[in-house]
Amino acid sequence: MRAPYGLEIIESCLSCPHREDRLFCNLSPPAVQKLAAITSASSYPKGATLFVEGQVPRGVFILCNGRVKLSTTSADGKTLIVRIADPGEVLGLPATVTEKPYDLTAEVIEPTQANFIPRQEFLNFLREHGEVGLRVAQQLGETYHSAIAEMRTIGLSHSVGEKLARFLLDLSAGHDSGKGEVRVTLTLTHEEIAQMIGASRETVTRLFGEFKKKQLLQVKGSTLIIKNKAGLESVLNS
Amino acid sequence: MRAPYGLEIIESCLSCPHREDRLFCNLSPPAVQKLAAITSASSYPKGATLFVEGQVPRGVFILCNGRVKLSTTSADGKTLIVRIADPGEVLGLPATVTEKPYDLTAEVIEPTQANFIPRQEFLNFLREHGEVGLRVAQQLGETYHSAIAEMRTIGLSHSVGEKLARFLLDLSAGHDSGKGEVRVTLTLTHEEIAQMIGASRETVTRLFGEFKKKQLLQVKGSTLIIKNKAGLESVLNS
DNA sequence: CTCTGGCTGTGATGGCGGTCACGCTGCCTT
DNA sequence: AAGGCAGCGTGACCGCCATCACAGCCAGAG
Repeated sequence: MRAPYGLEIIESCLSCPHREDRLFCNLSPPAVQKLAAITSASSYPKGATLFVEGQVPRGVFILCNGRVKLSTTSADGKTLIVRIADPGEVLGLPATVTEKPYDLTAEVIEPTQANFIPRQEFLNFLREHGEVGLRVAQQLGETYHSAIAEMRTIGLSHSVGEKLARFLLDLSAGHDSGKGEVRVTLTLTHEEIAQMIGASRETVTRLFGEFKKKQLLQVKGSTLIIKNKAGLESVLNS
Repeated sequence: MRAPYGLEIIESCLSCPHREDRLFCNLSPPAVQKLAAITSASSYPKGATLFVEGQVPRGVFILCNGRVKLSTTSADGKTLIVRIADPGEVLGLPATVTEKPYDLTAEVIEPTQANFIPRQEFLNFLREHGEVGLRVAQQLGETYHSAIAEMRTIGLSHSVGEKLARFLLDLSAGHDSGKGEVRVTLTLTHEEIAQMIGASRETVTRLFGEFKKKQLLQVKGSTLIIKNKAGLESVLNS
């Protein structure tokens, strides 16, 4: 079976590569079965929105592959990107458990397959399977943690150069190959990066130029190569 | 019994005015009993710290009265206040459930009494009483929500005037008497307000002067009176 | 192929607000 | 009372960066 948008559909959660490390690992067999019964998979093209800020929560989405942009927009049209969600993450959890409107908008930026669980079914499942509550709480804790991290880069770094450097370093954390160079694929536009760090598009462009000139990094297509990590880090303490 | 710091100690959680509306309401009697067994109450003077950013989590604190400042500080000494916690709130929950270091520092700014539950006991309690998991998740959802709200004021409003206006309006939300005037007690210094909205102390002082001159608000001791709410709101769309 | 629209690069300009510097008040300590 | 200290008020300066404006560039659509 061919999936639309040129991606292979993951047929079952049992074969999902993220099954192990995420929300619903190590459940009892009956729980898994119940979960499967209330879960439905769908594919979304680039540009699709899973949910919109202010909507009454319909349920949670579990990302199987692809990437999703989570943002909030002010009355006058300015947008702040809170984070980019990677495969394995659960979206819409805070709104669903509190039964208050989504506080972010989720837009697909890379073709995505996601499992959806409707709100009421999800909450019932939680009530019936107390063991899962703690896992959900942990997931929420992680999400909160990343929100705080984002606040730090936006609120504490004063120069935009600092924010950008911090953003790039955060991005590369984990992908660290150990050697001097770090390679990351960066599918965001300058505009989107600007919206993540609270700056203007032009300033981001200029700073990229500056960093390239200083031999701190290099860009090849959608691949970002950090050539001098220490140098980037020194931008933080200016 | 007289409490230190001139406050009456609340003797039991059963008589706590926040018992109804918070984390552990409507538990089964045995659960309440178990909970009481692992909870210990203490009093803290102004300036005390409940926990510090980066520490291994010791457990959760449930605020009975008083107020606590939650902040994060960067390497170069800049401080960002994430929020001020009011009575009834639970502190240290994200760190405790994820078993990762506290990502904020909690400092008492008004003499406080709080109940403490050690991490391991708390987690065991959660495992034994599945019903509570959902409540914890909801609490975390709320906390996340307020973090997002804070990010909005810091990241989306461009002028500092806008941020301050938004901060004051958020502060007064709920305390709205319905009539033209809104009264709030504001125990924060200009410095602290600056740290909440990501601005400098001097700018906050100047803006307060400006707002007073425009008859938008008035300050009497630690009481803030918003005289023209609509006027303040119009600052948001400049 | 051409055209359109999104993305990137770059210059010029101007203002917001951070920083430094200092004086003032009121409160707590000695 | 005298001193010290934390918080507030205010002036001067000037650098960063948002904004506007426009010019190449590339990809995808027709």
